[in-house]
Amino acid sequence: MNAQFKKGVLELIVLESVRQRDMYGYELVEEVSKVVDVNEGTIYPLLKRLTNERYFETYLRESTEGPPRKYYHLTVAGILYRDQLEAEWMEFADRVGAFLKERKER
Amino acid sequence: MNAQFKKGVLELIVLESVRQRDMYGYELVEEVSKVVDVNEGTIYPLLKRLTNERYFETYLRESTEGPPRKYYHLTVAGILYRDQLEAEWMEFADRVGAFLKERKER
DNA sequence: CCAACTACTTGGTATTGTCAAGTACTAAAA
DNA sequence: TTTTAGTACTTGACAATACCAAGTAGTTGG
Repeated sequence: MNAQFKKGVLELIVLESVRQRDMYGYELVEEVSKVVDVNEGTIYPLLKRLTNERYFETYLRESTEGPPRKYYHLTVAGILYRDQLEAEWMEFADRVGAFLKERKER
Repeated sequence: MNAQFKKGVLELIVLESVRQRDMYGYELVEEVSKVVDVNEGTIYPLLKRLTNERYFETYLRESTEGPPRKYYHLTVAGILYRDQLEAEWMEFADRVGAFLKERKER
């Protein structure tokens, strides 16, 4: 999979995933992987960055299957940012799609 | 416009633009700008890279409106690469679009 | 007790786009 | 004639983000 296409989009996929319910890192790696190929070394730093930017709040919860899990919860700022990012993505993808389609029709 | 979204996609837009007819750099900046915001400092290095990778061949032609223009012509390898890149983009954009749509329907 | 799975961290690297500045040529306006 | 605007390309320093590899550590089952 083209690594460059993912730039910025992984952020949106992560934000959108957490929107519906709080999730922990490892779980997110698997969730995001259903949509696009991704590995831990990408997701964890991304979560840290989004937390530093106050789009996520975190809390620890013990697990019966391994070490405690760090859960990510979307803040109000996070919700707004997600909405904005989604709108930007839609517009971008539409523009590129329209360009390619228009070219094809000739 | 989100700068990250463009990664990899500008390459496709440039290749697709030149597919139909040979174009020179300055012209490409304007052509690509119709689809997504972009500036010279992005396009010229990209053209150089794609030329180094043998996806473009170039030739100079004089202009009545300024200095000579360097025209870019798509090679056979360039055509194949463009096709591949387009297929990858379509697949990627579809996957992301489907993910967002599916989430929205809940 | 060791392998497998879960869970997270970190450091180095690669790719690609941005910004800013510079060079240089032509044509038209002042 | 000098200046300005438009055309055309180049370069170097920088920023953002994804990848890879390796490491730490807890839990469970053979």
